[in-house]
Amino acid sequence: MPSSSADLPKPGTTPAPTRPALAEIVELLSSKWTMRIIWELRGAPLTFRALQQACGGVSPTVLNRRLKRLGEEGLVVRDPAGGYTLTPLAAELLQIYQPLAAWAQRWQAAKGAR
Amino acid sequence: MPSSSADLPKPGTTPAPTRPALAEIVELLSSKWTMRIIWELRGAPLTFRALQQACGGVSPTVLNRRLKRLGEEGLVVRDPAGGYTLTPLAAELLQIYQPLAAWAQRWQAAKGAR
DNA sequence: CATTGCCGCTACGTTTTGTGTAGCACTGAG
DNA sequence: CTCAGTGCTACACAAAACGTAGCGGCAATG
Repeated sequence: MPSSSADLPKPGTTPAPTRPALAEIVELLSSKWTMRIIWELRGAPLTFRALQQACGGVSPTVLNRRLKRLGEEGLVVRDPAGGYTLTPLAAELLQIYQPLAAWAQRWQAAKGAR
Repeated sequence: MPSSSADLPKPGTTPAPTRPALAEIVELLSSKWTMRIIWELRGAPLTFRALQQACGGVSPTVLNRRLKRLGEEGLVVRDPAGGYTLTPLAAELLQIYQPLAAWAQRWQAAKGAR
């Protein structure tokens, strides 16, 4: 038996404890550019404009909105030396995305095989 | 020394191999409701309407659009017994989100402590 | 055979979100 | 002073999502 979806919460009953936090982060990551911004800030702080370029010219309107939100959520802070940088918590989040990258490879391979 | 953001690709150089697949899945997951739909489909298939309700009354327009896309991407298929269900690949993706759920808890705790 | 009920959708007008370009106020260097 | 770089903000436009209404199909029921 394939062990997929084992010991995950039951679908019908929306299990209160783990959901709200997960729901909130999913909502946060579901707004455009959010994950990309975190991704581009890996390793070194970037200035507003540098970050904008790194994100392929995202509009400053949205960039600013995202940075505000990420700041409120404790994921991004102003760097003392100028620019923006990730908090340790955000860096952890980035680590989580490594398995996702591996999965993405398999996914793309599966797409090619269709 | 904190090991955050260790052995991740360098920021400036956008490392070609792993990026495109990751970029595509991030884009896919960055459209509203996508992850929620996958989440609600965990465990058991749901009908269009049931899924719509499970997602808190998302508009059928968007739901249909997402289901089409998820179908094309090989993550969701029609269930022989009616309704929609996840492919094994999508179930794996769901597994990846378990660390994310754990992270979300720590994140919320950190928010409370601010 | 008509009614009822559920199925997967589609149409359409409104609202929300993101885009793209321009430019402002501030600061430090020359 | 000028000049370049900083972090933004304004505004008009386009795209995406919302919410409600309802259509055609199909199976069970009276």
